[in-house]
Amino acid sequence: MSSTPPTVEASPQGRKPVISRDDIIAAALKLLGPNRGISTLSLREVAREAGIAPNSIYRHFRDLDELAVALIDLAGDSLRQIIVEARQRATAEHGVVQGCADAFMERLRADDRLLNILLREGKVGSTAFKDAVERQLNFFEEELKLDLMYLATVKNTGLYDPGLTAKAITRLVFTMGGTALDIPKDKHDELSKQIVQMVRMIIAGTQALAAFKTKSGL
Amino acid sequence: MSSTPPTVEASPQGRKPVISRDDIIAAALKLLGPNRGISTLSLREVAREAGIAPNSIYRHFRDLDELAVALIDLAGDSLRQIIVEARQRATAEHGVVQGCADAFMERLRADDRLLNILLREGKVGSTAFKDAVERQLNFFEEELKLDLMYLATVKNTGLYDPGLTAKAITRLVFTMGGTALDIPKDKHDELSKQIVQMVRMIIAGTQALAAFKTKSGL
DNA sequence: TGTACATCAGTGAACGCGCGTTCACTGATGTAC
DNA sequence: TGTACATCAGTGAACGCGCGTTCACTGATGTAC
Repeated sequence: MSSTPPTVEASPQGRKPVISRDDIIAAALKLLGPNRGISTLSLREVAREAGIAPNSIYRHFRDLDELAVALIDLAGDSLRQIIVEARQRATAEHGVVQGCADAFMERLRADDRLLNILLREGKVGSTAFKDAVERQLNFFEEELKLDLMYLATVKNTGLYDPGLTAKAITRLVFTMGGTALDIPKDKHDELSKQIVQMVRMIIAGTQALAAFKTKSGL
Repeated sequence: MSSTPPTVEASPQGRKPVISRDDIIAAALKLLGPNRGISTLSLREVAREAGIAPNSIYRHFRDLDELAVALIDLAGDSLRQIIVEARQRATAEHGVVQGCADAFMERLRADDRLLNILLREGKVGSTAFKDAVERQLNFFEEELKLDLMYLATVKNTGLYDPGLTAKAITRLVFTMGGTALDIPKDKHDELSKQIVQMVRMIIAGTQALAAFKTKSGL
């Protein structure tokens, strides 16, 4: 899961590496963009970008699939960072909703290549890629669900189906965030506001449905 | 926009075509699947599937991009069909929500290759592809918005932001529907129920927010 | 310290492959008379 | 009806290209003594 490569080995004999695993990953990241997914990368292209001979990549990765896994893991780390940031912001005056959306948009700006990987490979990658992305999203949903439940307890509001609510928010934010990669940056603020409103709708809806369920249940 | 090819020309002189434009499109569709996007299709591969020589494709399409556009247009037609079906179902006892979700899932089952194109190319295609998909989705959202507004008038419930509500529903249903392509069919029913619940949340939320706005506005 | 040696990161050349595209062609069809 | 001709869908061969992968290699480094 972690992106830390096993660079330090038992007996580092032989020639010293002039290029590291991370250098190759960085080169691959530079090539990715809104219109390029992992599967469009060629070994020779990555090598060219990294400034090494094509077959030198084999010294660091068994094949391009292994490089892809490393990229997805890295993207997963970036995604996890969002919820950490969101929590830190939520302690301030803004609610968790605003905090989460802000954290997401900021990550998107800073780490766009990494989130782009998740957005893209979640829909079009190999089955293995999709599964990896799905796992990262499920992790995120679980965290968000706990936060939502905590919030509902504190504010004494109902929560219709915490898991489903978390899933709806995650998927919607993720999808809408994906469109941010394709629009000019000066429209990001507007998009951000839209996302916040959408999440508010879902929260208000889950509370309304919970209240309705309680009422009819009694 | 239409997928009808100009097969009937002014003076159809010369040898009769043994293969049609639609045959080639059908061959391309056969090659697409959950793990294959339009951009992964090769001209030779499509030709092989269609049973013709590679360069024969040039008789029907300027290049593969033109074939891709035809595929996307076809997918757009399929998407539009959803809202038509949803409306027909909505007149019966089920609400428009259930109707829309049902129509979507049914389309997904019947036309999975076509919806797959929209789901995939919306995220990973060229800018032109993404724009084409975005246009289809916007069209869908506009229709849904009108339906929502009509519904709100009839039931005399509020509607916080019809456009945004329609967008949230569309994007969420679309994204969740996309995951259906990757899971076994016996789980489709469960997914369908989840989607319906999510949409209900959004609707309940938009009504709750509208009520709140009215109250605080007075 | 010096020397012989093992390790191994990176290299350059070569391979076979599928690709998009081109070219001149073939031969079935419709038209003109 | 018959014949000569124009049209043009589909073809087979060939091209140059970038690809992944292999191979034997080079030479810098660390280790053993």
